[in-house]
Amino acid sequence: MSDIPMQRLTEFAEPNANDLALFRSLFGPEERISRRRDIRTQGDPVQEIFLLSSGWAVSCFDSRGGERQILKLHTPGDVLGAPSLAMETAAETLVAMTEVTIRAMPLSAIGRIFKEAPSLAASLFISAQQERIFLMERLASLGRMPAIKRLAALLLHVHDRLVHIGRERGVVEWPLTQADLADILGLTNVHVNRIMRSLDQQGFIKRKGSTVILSDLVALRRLSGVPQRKWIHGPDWLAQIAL
Amino acid sequence: MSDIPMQRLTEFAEPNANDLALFRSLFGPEERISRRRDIRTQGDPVQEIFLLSSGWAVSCFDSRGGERQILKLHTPGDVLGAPSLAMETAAETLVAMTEVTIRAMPLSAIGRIFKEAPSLAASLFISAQQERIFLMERLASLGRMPAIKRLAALLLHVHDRLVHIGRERGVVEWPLTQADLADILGLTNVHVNRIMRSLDQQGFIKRKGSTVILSDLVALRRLSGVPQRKWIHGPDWLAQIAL
DNA sequence: CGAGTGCTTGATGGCAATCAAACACCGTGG
DNA sequence: CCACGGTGTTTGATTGCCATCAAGCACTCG
Repeated sequence: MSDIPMQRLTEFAEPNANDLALFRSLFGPEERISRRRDIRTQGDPVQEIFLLSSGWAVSCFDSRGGERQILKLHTPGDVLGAPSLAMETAAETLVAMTEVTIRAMPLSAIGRIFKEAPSLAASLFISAQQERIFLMERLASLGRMPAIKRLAALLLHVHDRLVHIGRERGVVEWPLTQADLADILGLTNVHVNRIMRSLDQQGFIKRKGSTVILSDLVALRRLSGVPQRKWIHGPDWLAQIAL
Repeated sequence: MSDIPMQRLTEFAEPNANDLALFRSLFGPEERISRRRDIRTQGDPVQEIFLLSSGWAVSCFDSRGGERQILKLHTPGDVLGAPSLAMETAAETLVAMTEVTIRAMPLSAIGRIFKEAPSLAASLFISAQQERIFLMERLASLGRMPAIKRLAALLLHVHDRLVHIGRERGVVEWPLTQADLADILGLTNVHVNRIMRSLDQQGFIKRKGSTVILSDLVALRRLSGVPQRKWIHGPDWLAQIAL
């Protein structure tokens, strides 16, 4: 049984040992789900949220036409399915983009956290606000940016999240197809291909098989137009809860 | 001193009298801010969140070029500025689009809510998840939808929120210019104009001065591609917190 | 009355979609 | 061993939605 990734929880504050132990105890056993399988489908009853232990997944809306609009790309350590806590049946479909392992946390556990571990609850709350900022960045990206900037912004976002969970800086092992990328960026696979080659030829990135090397992080960040953000850590109002 | 709008808080559960009283007591006095004025500017230190008592406002990112990408349109009862709780300095600029009245809640008050009123805290948490779904809807809209569907989806979203706070069904008093709308939809004012006239001519809406009448809500909703959502109210896991 | 703001309409151009087809890679099976 | 289908990448030709540029119109206000 592998460890439970806690980066999401420790990003904004250092939880005490009791809270950490409680949090760990609330997750179910590790489940393995294979590529392209739904973890949870839009319309399913909301009975739990998920922690992505390994692999990549996405959240998407299914439209009547059968197409899927990808809303968020999830990497290890992410919490999946939380937005649907506001609904009776799931608003989004969660799909494994690689083979993934997940752990489920039942709704009753969330209630316990708010009741028994207010500091933990506040961390989850802040994490939800951070997710809103990520969505806002994607929105600004899709709203006004040309394709090449959208791609740059997405590559950087994923890169930064992977660095945050301890992966090597400047290198991203990229398991998605160009068609997947297109769904995320609101483009076509054909155009993603052209843009990706363009980024490559201009020296922003290099590709070797499924590995993407971000050769010039500074230039790429300037191109993307997205600032590097400084998240809070241990703010007074959160520390005060524990007293 | 006018009343504090509580729709955001009572949408997902009925708070008890104590919690309600606590919540009310944590807001500062009513402040009036005139049209086109910043309520808080990107980069400002995050010292509070705001409750929009009356008027319309937006959240936006300022980009280096000086342009602003609008991320969220806020109507009375909305909480403003919460995403920046994850940051030391505000990620988004809050702008009054009409004359507005707001009340501020300091960060320390949020700490008190998590410590002393876990049910309230959970309601705020669910509200944040709901906001994520709203953002996801906008993202799906900008990603793949043609302009006319984007406009339909936005009109309906705002309409539904206004109905939720007790406004008349089918009629929206619309204080934004077409250029504002364009910023929200990721279009130009010119194109918004054409699309709006097209919606009018096709019988989806009628315009009288600054009033928009949604003459055929069903057809408009079908056009928009966005389902009407059923939000939770009083889920077990939330009720359990109060016990 | 002139300036400012917002709405409307027309002409032109560009970014990305669409359509179409090759090419590379890989596991399978004849 | 190579033929084969399946998946993913690459390239070219054409089309279309929406941006851009430009200008006229309506209304308000000092």
